Amino acid sequence: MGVVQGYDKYAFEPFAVTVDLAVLTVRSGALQVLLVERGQEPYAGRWALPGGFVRPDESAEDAALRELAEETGLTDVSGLHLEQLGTYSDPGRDPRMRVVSVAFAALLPDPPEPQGGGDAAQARWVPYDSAGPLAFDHDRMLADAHRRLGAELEHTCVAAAFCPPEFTLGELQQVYETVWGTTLDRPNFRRKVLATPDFVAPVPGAARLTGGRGKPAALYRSGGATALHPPLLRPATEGRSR
Amino acid sequence: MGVVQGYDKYAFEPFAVTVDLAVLTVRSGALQVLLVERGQEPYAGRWALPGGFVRPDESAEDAALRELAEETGLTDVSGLHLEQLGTYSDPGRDPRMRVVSVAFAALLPDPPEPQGGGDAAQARWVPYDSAGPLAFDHDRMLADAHRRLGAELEHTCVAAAFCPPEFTLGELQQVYETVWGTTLDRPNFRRKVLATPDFVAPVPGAARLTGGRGKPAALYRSGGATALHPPLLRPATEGRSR
DNA sequence: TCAAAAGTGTTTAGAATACACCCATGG
DNA sequence: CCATGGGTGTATTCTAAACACTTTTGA
Repeated sequence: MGVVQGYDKYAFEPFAVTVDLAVLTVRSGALQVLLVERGQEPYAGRWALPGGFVRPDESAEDAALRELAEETGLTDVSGLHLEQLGTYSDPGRDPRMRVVSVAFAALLPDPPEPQGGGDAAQARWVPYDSAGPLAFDHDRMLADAHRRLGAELEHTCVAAAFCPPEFTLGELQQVYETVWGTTLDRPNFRRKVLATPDFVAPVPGAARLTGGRGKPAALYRSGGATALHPPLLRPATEGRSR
Repeated sequence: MGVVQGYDKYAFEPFAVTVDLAVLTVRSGALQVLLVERGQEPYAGRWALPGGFVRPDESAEDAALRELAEETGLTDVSGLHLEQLGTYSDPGRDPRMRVVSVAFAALLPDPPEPQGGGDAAQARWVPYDSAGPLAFDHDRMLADAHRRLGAELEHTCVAAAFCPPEFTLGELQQVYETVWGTTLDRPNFRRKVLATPDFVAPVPGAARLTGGRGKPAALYRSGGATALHPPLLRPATEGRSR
């Protein structure tokens, strides 16, 4: 109910509330995650997701944006995709006290090199597959972020949030292939994307060479659509029903 | 990062952490939600989602299950679908102090009449459309629960969680129609459900009259599948891309 | 015998798939 | 002129949608 009996703020065992961010990007064809190395106990020297305390005057979303700016130097939030993943609240998840953490997933198009600041010894982009084991329950958070992201690619247009402002359809396709770990048929992918209104919008006349070789590819911008209907389903695998 | 500088638990402005539950059910063809009437200020006399404090030794999920049992008398959790919706953390969402609330969506198949207990003046099932305006930011939570639920029906098998242990395909279809606010073609719905492995399992020989009239319908149980692949998409409406 | 609800069949349109093929560019 | 990546066309297969029809029950 959100009811506090009485008004004594200190009547209860205090909870600390933090945010943790699974900041993901696609670089050189690989899914990468932003990690920081912890400088203090517990888990000193272990890698962890960036994050920090929610301040008394800000929401969890505000705190996540602030921490993101602090840890990555990213202050230009245009085109950034930030999304609440879930809240992790196991009583024993921090050995010192009761810490409830709101996890966020963030997607960056063209990430800056991070500088380790604050209580982090260093910060680095790490390939998703070689990340971990991480401090606290951050392995679970990261896995949840990946699973959620993969599902969202199917029925939203977030993939464009992984791409620079102007991108080729090949780059967009690589996002799908990287996150899903599959390959897609290029002609069909192309048709599907172009047939979805406002998924992408062509940049007239513009073209760019991608691999140094080959025909220059037309450039597109994000078209503003968020929903992808009908969805773009990943190829069925054994683990799923049907 | 989840790092506490030092170990003074009282060094920070304390946060209270609560859970709130959007408990939904389908009764007599209408989507209903469990509400409680608040007995105290603020919002005394207003309706709100049930919920309460997370205790020091339990996770938010544990707290949600406990509150659900306390408010509805539901202790048999078999077949219950409980799912974290998100965390609501606006600094001003509770006028007295900083309260961060983890919202859950819960689905009940055949709900008992609730008894108002604890600090609630009374508890009642209320049709979804006539719920609100609610206390705090509970209108938003409820709307988010509805939206999330509608989306989940498309690619999961949660609809069975709305139905009693043995149900007819007509009842299952009514869940979809009620939550989506649409009508579906019965033959096509039937084919789709039966073609999905382990969505439902027939109860051999059993049948039941539904509307007092008509041919008795065969009974099914939930088949254990969680994913629905390919999805069962709701009819496209104007508001969506494509 | 009629209304109501379950269940079956069939036709058609659309979407996804799997290819084969052509185009432009750098080496 | 070949390798590389972009872009187009098309036949096939699968799915979804629409709707006519039969079956079984209570009144």
